[in-house]
Amino acid sequence: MTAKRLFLIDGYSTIFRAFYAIRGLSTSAGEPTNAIYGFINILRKLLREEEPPLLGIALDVGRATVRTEAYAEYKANRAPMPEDLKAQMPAIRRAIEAFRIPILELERYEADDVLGTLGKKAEEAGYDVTIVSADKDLFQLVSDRVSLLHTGREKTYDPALVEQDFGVPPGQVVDVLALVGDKVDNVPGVPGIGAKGAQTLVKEYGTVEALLEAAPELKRKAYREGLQDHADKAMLSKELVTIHTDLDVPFDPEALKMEAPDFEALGELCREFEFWSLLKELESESGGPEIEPAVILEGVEAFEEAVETLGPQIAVGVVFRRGGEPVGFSFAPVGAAAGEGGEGAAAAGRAFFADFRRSGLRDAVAAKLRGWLADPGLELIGHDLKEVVRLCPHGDGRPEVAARLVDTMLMAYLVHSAVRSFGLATVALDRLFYKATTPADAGLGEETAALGEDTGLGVYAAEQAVLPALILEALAPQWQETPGAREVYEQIEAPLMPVLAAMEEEGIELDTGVLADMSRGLERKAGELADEIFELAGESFNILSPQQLGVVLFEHMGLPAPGRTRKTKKYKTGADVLEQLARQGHDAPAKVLQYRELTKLRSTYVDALPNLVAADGRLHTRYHQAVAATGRLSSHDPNLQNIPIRTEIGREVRRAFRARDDYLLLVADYSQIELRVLAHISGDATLIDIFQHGGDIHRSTAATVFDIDPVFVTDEQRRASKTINFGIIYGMSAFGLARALGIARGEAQNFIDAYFERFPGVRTYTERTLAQAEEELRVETLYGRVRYLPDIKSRNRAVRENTRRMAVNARIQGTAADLLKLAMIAVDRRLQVELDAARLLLTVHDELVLEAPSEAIDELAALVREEMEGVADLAVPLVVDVGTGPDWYEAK
DNA sequence: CTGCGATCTTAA
DNA sequence: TCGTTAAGATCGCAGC
Repeated sequence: MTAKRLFLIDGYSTIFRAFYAIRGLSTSAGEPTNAIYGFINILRKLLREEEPPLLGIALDVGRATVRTEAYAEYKANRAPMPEDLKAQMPAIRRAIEAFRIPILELERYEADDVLGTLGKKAEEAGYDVTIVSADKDLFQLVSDRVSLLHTGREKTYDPALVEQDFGVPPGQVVDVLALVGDKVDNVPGVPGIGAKGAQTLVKEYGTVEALLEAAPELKRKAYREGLQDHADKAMLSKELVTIHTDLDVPFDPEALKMEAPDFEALGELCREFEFWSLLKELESESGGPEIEPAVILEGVEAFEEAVETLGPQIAVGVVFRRGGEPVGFSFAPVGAAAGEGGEGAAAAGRAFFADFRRSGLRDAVAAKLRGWLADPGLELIGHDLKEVVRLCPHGDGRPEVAARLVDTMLMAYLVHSAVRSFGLATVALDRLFYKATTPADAGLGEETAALGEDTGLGVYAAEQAVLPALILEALAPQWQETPGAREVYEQIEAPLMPVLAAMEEEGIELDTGVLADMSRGLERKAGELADEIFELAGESFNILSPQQLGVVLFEHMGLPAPGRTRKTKKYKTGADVLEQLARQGHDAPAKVLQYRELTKLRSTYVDALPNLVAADGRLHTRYHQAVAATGRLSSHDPNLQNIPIRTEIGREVRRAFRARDDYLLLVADYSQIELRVLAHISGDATLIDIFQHGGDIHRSTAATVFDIDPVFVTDEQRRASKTINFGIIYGMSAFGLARALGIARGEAQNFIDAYFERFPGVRTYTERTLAQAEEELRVETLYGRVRYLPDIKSRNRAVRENTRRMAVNARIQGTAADLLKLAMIAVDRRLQVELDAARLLLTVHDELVLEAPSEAIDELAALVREEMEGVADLAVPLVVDVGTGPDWYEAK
């Protein structure tokens, strides 16, 4: 193997091969990806196995070439590129660019000519050339120093192998091709001469010219006459199939030097086209930025010295141990203060790590952070800054936040592409192609490694601060292009963050005694129910195992089985199924339902909640600001957004959520917020009118749809209207409505038709939303929050329909989420100024829970109502219901 | 023993 | 195929 090697890829031949070699690969949305995937794989294989020092890929520019100039019919009846392949071409070009392979093309010439010319020039310059193609026409280019790599056959052709496979040496390939012709390319050839004959003739006479001269003497009539009558065609054919090797294309080895691929762009492609396994492989190959381990600060003095080196931009991060307790704080200078920066880490300088296990550092960090947060001249850059804010003990009074908070987790969330989680490791991989240290490698696994133990903690700690700074840079272009996301960040998410931090810190009191009593009662009742169920079944089994339950109910007891589950074909035992059976008079399913309710209450709430009570006797749920696709918040550890309310027994759990002594809880919830948002966004005059007049919205809807006076609306009509009102928000179909109401499908359709006739604006809203989604592949809330919906055009109907429902719902649900978040910010602001004793505790999608000293509760009620109702000026009034009481049960 | 998908239930 | 958004418990299986 010589050092001077050049590889030239015949682009279209390789792409076609990839397209036909892999069939049926597509994204979940149904977009074909087989050629993209196959092509990338061929490139990767070539790069891996050959490690070409010089590489170029030749592509055709357009249809008009010197060959069409000479012969208009050339390639005239070649079938157009298959639609499925055509659709993949832009992505394939992107892949080539991502691999940083130079594209070689020249107007008026075909890729073959470019390959031929460069091959020849490189050969003359002393290079060994390998042409990568599956096209037999290129055999003519093979020489001592030019070989042809046939990717499909895994063969490299030298002159001897060409002669063996093609029948003639490379120098005579054009003559054979000229005689045979090519139907696909419309190369006429000589009628009467086929592949075998051409081979024999060329072997004997050498060239087409020599053969034409000798034609009159040929014995075989077909050959003789064919050649005599079609000499012109033979010559033209030879011209057409001869690859030009004398084009004005410079051979510039410098320009063809292979560089490392652009892993970021490749990763983007992999995510876009769902090549997850490829993404994983690339991830392990890509270098990514080098991050130096953090300087471990030995004590407060070192910490203070490190702080001195910082400028106005500081990257920050928290290191947690497995249980969720912070074990340290990382920070690094950013921008000018970072100096030249390390190699590959221009955005941030060397990081420092303050380990809280070293004396004094926990307090020193808290105090310093409090100062930083209050400094309007500072910019703090981090991933999930809420956790940084929470490092300041709120017991000493809430930290004032005047610094600019740049949270890359929220930013990534607001411009989110296909990824669905936004933790630091995921976003770093996604945006930087950096594989972050795992907590386990950092000694933060099951057991936290001892102080000073040699683990990956130094790098891990550095990552917490440095990665956000790098991510910020990587996000910048997309951030600039997404004004809606910027606006939502500035107006909603960033100001909300310290509010949420304070709510998490504050927590809510939990009366574990109430739950302990409940637990005993539930345990007794559940035990009784279990006995009754076993009695009915004539055997005992695990009632909570859907699998066992299915067998007992539908096999042993012979109840009618309504169907099997989708994935595993087990019996369905969901609540709807059991309810149906219970209605038919079966006792066992009814008891199973009760049993499930009681055990669910115990395991998820009554017994679980007390375990999560902190030392202060309160539950501190954590809010996640970057999870829900619509912009809602989510709550976990524990989730306080799904505390039971619908059944009386479940609702009792709420008695355990109590105000402090001498305080009262206040619950304020938006009435029908999503329908009001629908009224506003759709601008439907009738719906707006109903809300402006107040009263029972579902009754009014029914009165409108059935064209009767509200007092005559039956319960049945009201129920149907309520279902359709929510159905609209969730994008329900006639089928779904029919099932929900237990009516015929045609009847449901009539009902929907009547609804849309009375509320034409709602129909227009749906249509416009879908049109926008199809046009832009995204929808926006009233405040510019974006949800991307690339699957809206999926060829898979189920996927497409589901995405359409998401589109219709996301604007409404998302706008409602925006409104509540804005209201939280507004309420919080006023409380700090006017009612410092009151606290925001919980938020549940359309509801806020607060507490205040009993004597201030009326003032709080007025303040909260005012801020929530006045948060936006919509076409309909926003109405807030307020309740107060010593606990959540009483207040709601 | 741990991790993970499937199933089921809770809320708005 | 058929109604959105979440968190979390349990079962039961696969893999260590």
